Amino acid sequence: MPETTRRTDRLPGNRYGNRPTMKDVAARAGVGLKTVSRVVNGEPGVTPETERRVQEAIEALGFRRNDSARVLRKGRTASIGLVLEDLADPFYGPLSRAVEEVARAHGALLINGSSAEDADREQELVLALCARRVDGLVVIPAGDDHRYLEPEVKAGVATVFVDRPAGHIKADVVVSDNFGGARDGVRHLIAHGHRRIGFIGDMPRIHTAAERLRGYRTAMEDAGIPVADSWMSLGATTPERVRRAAEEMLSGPEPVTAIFTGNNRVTVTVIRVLAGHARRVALVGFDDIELADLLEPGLTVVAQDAAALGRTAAERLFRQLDGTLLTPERIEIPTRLIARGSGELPPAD
Amino acid sequence: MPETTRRTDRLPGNRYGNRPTMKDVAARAGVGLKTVSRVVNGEPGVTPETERRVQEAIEALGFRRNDSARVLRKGRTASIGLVLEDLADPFYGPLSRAVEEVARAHGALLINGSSAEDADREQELVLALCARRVDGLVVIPAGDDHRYLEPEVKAGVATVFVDRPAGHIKADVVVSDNFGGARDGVRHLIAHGHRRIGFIGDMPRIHTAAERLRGYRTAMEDAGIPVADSWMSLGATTPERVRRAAEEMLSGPEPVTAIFTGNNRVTVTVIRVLAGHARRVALVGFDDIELADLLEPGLTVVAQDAAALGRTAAERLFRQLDGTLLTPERIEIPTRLIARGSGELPPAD
DNA sequence: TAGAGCCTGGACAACGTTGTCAGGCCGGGG
DNA sequence: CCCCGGCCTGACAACGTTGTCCAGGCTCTA
Repeated sequence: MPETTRRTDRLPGNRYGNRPTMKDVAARAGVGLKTVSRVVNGEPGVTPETERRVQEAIEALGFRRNDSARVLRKGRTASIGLVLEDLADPFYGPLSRAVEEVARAHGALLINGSSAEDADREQELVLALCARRVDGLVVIPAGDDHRYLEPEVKAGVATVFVDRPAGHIKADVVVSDNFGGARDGVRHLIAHGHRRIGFIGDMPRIHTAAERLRGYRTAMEDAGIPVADSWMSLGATTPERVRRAAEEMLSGPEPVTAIFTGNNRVTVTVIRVLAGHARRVALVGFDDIELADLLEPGLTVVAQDAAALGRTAAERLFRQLDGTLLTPERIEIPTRLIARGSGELPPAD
Repeated sequence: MPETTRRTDRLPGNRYGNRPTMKDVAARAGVGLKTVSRVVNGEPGVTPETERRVQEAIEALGFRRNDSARVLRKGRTASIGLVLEDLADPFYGPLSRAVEEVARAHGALLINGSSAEDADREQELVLALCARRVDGLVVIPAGDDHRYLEPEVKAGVATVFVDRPAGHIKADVVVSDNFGGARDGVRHLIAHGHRRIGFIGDMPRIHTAAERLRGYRTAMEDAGIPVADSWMSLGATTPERVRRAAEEMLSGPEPVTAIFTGNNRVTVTVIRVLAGHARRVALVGFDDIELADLLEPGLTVVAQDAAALGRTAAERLFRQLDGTLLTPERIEIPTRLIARGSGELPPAD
């Protein structure tokens, strides 16, 4: 039986297109299997002459080591998983990139998936990644119960949560200072003379949204300003609802003179509303936006450092893997107020 | 010897944290190994009662199938690789997301990496992905020679290039209609009365940049407008150089009355330059930008459909894997001119 | 009641790699 | 001349899973 048909007659077509293996290389080079392994992995103890023969065979056959098999043997995959909400969201781009850079520095690849803000899909993804035996996970939680991860963590999968805290599980968490950032943003408006300030944000069941709301309330309270219910809109998820909420708080008996927006999607919609509005209304938004400086007026924002979030999380993950790191911690990344004009407009009644 | 120490005394600490295997599950449930496999994979031929016992053992031990081993046995990894230039670039967000959605629909995971526009790094990444035995690759080329991929393609790795064509290799390519889009954009300016139109773009060795330049030249030629050398700036990679290029073509003896920008990074910089410029200059940019409609004037763009690029590429990839698709093809995704004001300004001398 | 056929379960090999270990060869020293 | 030590090399088992194949027990029918 000719060597080339060795495999095709056993299994149907599900092989890796009949790729050459170390065995094939060994046969061609006339050496033992282990010698090929040594050459491929740069291990010492191979004569230059032997090495040359092996290299030639590798070249000729187009051999490439099968890392699946390697992983099976060695126990480490040199890959980490990243589960986020939506790869297409501009906030997550720099974050992924930062995680990737750190992974690369540690010789690891990045596998990622979008949960689409759906808890079940998050779990499905995370477990699929665990089945691949990723060495670690960076998760931006969609759900609020992560007990399903317990066996994995116990089994040694390094885990770090980013952007939002995890639910019912002890693990590293890296978040922005949502509370402080929002408070500072609202204080900024108060400092510029505003008292009737509106807040439009996401559903409070999302941790970041709740924290930002708390920042708003605290700033108002500290300034001794009672907050009218009509000034707050929570759960503004669609542009349509944001638009309606903004228009409501801009009309009515006690119209707001300034608005604080809880995330960049909301901010964008509110900018559109204000663009078609006669009275000048001050605006500060959570999250920076590209071209914010080119708007008229420039958009004042509370900027998060997405790259720092990702970098910090990934670094902690690899420290867990090193064994350098033991006790789970909560790390807060500071935000930065960037004044560009829209937040410095005086109240216009 | 107690069962729990079974492995630790053999190998040092490089195991998967001593995870339970099917063998462990089988032992605990008092059944055979293959029976566990059957339950885990939902294969028929297991009594409900046996299945229950197995499920219980799985639950109790926190067992999770090791896909590395599975892959080794089955030959398909159910994962595809995506190599792009920079995850943080807003253009690639929707593209990745689209690829991911298609992968998900086919039950595959997405592994991705950024080449940082570096050919060596691209190759390194691609080969690492091949070593993991991804089923297929979606590559946004950084280099222009992809012969290194030949053994892989021959070995059955489905491959699709996106955004730019591949070099020296036969493979599917999905690109935007860069030529037509740029031509239409410049025609739009001509139609609004401009004759002295500048072009600022990337290095012509990048395929997309060259095509867009060709579109510009063709539109000008078709209109019978001779192009002055000082109207064209190629290789504008840094904001600083873009700024200088723009300022040069706006001053001088024959200043341009309109500018066509070759990509979104250039566009953004030019907007900044024009914002500080007295004379009103028309502008059309290649690539859409978030909030483009909120600028004053609104930014007219030639928009690419990044999601369509990604989706189309991924779909072809899976058709390759199905065996439905055989001959490599070049697919062009149309662009769309979106007029928002900046491109409709009349020439102001 | 015996035989045929079906259903369930398990033993075993194989996937491609790496760690362990032992054997062969060579040169130098006793 | 023999023995020892060091250096290369290769045989073999193991990683955890799945496909193949066979055995045993059951039911159903003649």
